[in-house]
Amino acid sequence: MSEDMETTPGSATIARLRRELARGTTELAVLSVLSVRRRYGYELLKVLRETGEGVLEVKEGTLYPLLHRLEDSGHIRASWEAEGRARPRKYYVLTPDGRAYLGMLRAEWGGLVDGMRQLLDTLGEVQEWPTSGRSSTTTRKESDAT
Amino acid sequence: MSEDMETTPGSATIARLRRELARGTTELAVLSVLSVRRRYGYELLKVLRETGEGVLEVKEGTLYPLLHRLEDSGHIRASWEAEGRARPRKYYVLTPDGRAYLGMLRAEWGGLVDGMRQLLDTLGEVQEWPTSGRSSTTTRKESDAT
DNA sequence: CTTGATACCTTGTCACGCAAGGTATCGGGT
DNA sequence: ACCCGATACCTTGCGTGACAAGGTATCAAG
Repeated sequence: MSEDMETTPGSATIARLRRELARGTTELAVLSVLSVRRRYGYELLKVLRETGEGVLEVKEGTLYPLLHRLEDSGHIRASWEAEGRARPRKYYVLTPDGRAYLGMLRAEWGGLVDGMRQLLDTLGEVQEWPTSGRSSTTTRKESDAT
Repeated sequence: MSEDMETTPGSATIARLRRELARGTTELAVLSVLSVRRRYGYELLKVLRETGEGVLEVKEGTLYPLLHRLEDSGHIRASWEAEGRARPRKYYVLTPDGRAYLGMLRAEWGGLVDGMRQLLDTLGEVQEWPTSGRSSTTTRKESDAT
């Protein structure tokens, strides 16, 4: 009665698709937010959820390990701070090292975006590119069956 | 004697960085190229190497499995074709299904790019965002030391 | 006292990208 | 004749990030 979960192996693809595309973006997003001012983890979660139409939404299981990794590599530094409350918050700040790293990440992202745009732009024009000199081989060819 | 490979655990990061960022992009790139006309695997390798300043360069170990996956999911179809040569080429064409999928992918990519741009843009202005009605909590607060 | 929000965390699974390896054909060089 | 590099296809195994799912603890409402 209650086991009607999706047996369609190509329908929930949309989620995986989004996930794979966003890969690596999370780091860029987090560091970018931190580049303005310090934030604590849960706050980052909310900031990213509000910004960019939710496209950059990060899950807890993603964020916390990421923060730890970034801390280990010295890109950010953490500090517990109890501003009067019993439950202290863990604030993260960008280190100079992290700022440099962020620059690299940004450049890399920019390059990728440019590359993709360039590819999508040239798509209409691409007809032939230099390989050995053949031109009219693939264009007119209808000997294939099936 | 000969084991002096990079012991620097944060220096070759640039490659991993690029790799993780480009994740998922490959599919988009490949399908986009195929949306113009059919291509065979090795050809795709070269096309992607030439386009976009090499940012979208794909390795064989990536492309071939990807093509097989796309074929399995019905997004592309393959056909061996020996145009007179002993070694036939395996040509891939986009199926209608694949074209629709490509549309989705494109939209998703566009959304991500927009989201990122939006995030990077708002970075300077973000001061407070609505959570439950508190306004002057995070904004005016300079009791933090260190 | 149970529920939901806040706030931190972990383990295991999935899927992609790639290094590294393999096969086979073909055109040159020497 | 031989080898090398390009062409052209393929595979297995490792590394890695995203996430589902789970766990702990505080606190305010109901």
